[in-house]
Amino acid sequence: MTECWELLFDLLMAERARMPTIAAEFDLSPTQVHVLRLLEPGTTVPMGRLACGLGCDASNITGVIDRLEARGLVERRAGERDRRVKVLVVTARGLELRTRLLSRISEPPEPIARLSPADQRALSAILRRALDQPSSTPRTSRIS
Amino acid sequence: MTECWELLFDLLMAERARMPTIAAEFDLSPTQVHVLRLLEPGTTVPMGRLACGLGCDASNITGVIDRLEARGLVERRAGERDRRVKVLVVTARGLELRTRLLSRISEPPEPIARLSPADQRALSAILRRALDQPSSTPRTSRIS
DNA sequence: CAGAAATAGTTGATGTTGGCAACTATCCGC
DNA sequence: GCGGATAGTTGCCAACATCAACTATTTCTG
Repeated sequence: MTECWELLFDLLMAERARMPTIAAEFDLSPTQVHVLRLLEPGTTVPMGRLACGLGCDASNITGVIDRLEARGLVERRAGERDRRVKVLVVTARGLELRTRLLSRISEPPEPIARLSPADQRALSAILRRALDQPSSTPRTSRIS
Repeated sequence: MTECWELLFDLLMAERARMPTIAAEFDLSPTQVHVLRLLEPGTTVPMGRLACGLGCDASNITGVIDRLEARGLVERRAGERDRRVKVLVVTARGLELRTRLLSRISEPPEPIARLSPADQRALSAILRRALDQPSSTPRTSRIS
């Protein structure tokens, strides 16, 4: 039964343009949005973990953070225990933007918003079951 | 009730690395995969419609198609009614690859595959309701 | 019908992201 | 301490993304 995945995939593709659009509203790239999303306030994230979370090579992160840092949204700090690592924290400005960003992202797109309340509840319940269970193979990252 | 969209978004993000990985298996870029997916066999698609489907500027398509054509997966033909447009068709080679590609893509990822058959059925039903209804605002594209 | 306006696709410039290999600085185990 | 692993950076190059300008064609309008 691959049907439900195919439907999900269709939904995904139909909403594919959403992220770049939202990112552009905040003058960010999609990758930068993803980074900000992963940088939960009050926590510090080493760059390597970010690379895992984004599923891309560590060398890309450097440039992405460079640009975010240049805009004063993020800060690099030396790791305490290990001076090789550099941990990231959101600045006050970054946090403010992040908050607006996340609230914008969480607006459900039309196909979902249109569902009946009952369907929405059922969908939430199913997705929670899909996501909550620990994976058998350790996932690429478990942020935070 | 934005919760179910947030869950869906989490699932989406968790599977974000899937497409680039699959694309790489076929020596394609994610964008090229998307293009091949939109080129249903037996139909011809003008390049402009592809730009809509990908949600990007028309000028990008030129290069993407250039590379696909160079590999003999796709062919440009002059439009019949309007000689400005160039329509695309998959070649025999492209069709063969497309078939393998789509079957690979349709393998459900772990979180979905793990759902109980009942949940899968319920999910399919809900998603069908979400997708089937015609949109109130004309969508960016209506492929085919 | 002729000329203006619109449209499809391409090209060129520029910036961001993607991977890979090489490099530096630091840590860990023996 | 010395050798091997590890975190991040840098350089190189390919792919995509946008935008503006250009060509060829169509379509609208006077």
